[in-house]
Amino acid sequence: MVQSLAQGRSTHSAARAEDRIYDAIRHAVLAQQLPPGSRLPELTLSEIFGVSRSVVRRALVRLAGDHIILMRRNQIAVVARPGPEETAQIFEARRHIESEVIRQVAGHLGETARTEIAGLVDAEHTAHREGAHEDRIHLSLRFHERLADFCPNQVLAGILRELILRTSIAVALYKVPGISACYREGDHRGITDAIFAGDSELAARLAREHLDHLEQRLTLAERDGQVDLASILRR
Amino acid sequence: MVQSLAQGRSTHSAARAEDRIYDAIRHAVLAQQLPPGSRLPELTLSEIFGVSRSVVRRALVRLAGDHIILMRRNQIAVVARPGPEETAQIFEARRHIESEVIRQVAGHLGETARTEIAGLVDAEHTAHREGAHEDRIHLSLRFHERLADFCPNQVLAGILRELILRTSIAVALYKVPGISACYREGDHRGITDAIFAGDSELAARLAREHLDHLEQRLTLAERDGQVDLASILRR
DNA sequence: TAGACATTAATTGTCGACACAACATGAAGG
DNA sequence: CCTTCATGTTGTGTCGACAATTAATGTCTA
Repeated sequence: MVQSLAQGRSTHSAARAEDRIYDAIRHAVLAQQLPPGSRLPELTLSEIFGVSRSVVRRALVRLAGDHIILMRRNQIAVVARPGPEETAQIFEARRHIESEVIRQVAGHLGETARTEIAGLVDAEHTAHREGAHEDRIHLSLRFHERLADFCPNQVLAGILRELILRTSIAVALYKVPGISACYREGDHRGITDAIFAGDSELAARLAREHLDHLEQRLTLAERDGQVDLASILRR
Repeated sequence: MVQSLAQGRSTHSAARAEDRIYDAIRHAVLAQQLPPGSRLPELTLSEIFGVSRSVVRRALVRLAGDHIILMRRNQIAVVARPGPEETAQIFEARRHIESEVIRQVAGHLGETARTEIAGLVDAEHTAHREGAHEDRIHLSLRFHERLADFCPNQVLAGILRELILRTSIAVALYKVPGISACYREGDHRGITDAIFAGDSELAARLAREHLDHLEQRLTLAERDGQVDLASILRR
């Protein structure tokens, strides 16, 4: 409930520098622009964002706490690379928590919320038909995150947000190169309909199956890539 | 402060300094020695542990990520003080996750694990009968944490560990002053028996009721206390 | 006495410097 | 050709210093 990140206007905007770094990396990972294993040197980041390493470090420590990056002693931080077993556990945990979140959302949804969710689903569908792969992924993530926002239990919602991120990392790692293999047309629509109809059990079950399907579409082939940090994180 | 002659500290012993601080505060919060609202000034901590503020800061950022402490801009970090609503959400989340963890544990428990768990339950029972309140709390927490350790899904277990901590903070805040009001004699034993018998559904249900009972024993009276950091954290 | 206000102390925010460890490179030897 | 070792480079670990901000203190007035 107390989700407000309301930051006062204090020190110029340096107050937000840490959050800028945190959000930029988070966003880049979500958008699958920073593949698992990507290196994140403190000095490079401090130059990109124009602050000292102290600020970068703080953002990195937070990201490490979220299991988004891995910080090992005396080594460069890297984007997390969950193994097959951990990936399975992440999916299972997300199924268990998201189904409950959706069960709770099924009741508490106002009119404005409904139209927003329905709009997201429509937009995603359109993006898919037009082949806008990037947009579709973004809208899909937005769909799940907004549902979390509307959950009355924001503690559960916070846990779900973290798991959505970790799931994204796993998908980025193990998805088949083919573009939108991990998308099933009516899933989000079906979940939404069940939520609107107030059928919480059906909605929860559909969410479970939705995630099941996504997990089954993954393969376990490994691969890594190098990226240009500045071009991705700069904005 | 007078410890400044420690020139010969090698880097890898200092490496654990951060973990020492993190664990010490974590432990002190769990043991309810650091009441919610306690202030944690960086300089004070750095003097207590004989390191610079950089190391302290890192530990504090991690703790803030775990929702154990609250760090607001330009203000002293304080131990979290969840309000009534957040407390209810924490309990609900924990019920939902711990029941699943216990459901999973019910199958995968080797002989050594069983004896250890049973030993913990017995020791807790003894501590209760002898009025060793501190020991009982410690053993009770140990019981829940060890169950998490034995869960095959360690992602879920990690989430549960965080919720156990947050629950402890809430209990420290809202428990009635009377000593062991939040203890029901046979609860842990019953859960253990169900787990050993392989009855995962029963075990999960008992865990839920166990937490329900604990939550209902809380009152919402507010209070705060000042403590001497050095005497608690020093070891 | 109670409240408003100016002043002082305490605390966090940020930075740059230096020491140490890990990594990359290349030479020497088998 | 491959392995091994020395060496330089890169990057992190920690610290202390200074600036900016908040909290605390004391003073004055009604």
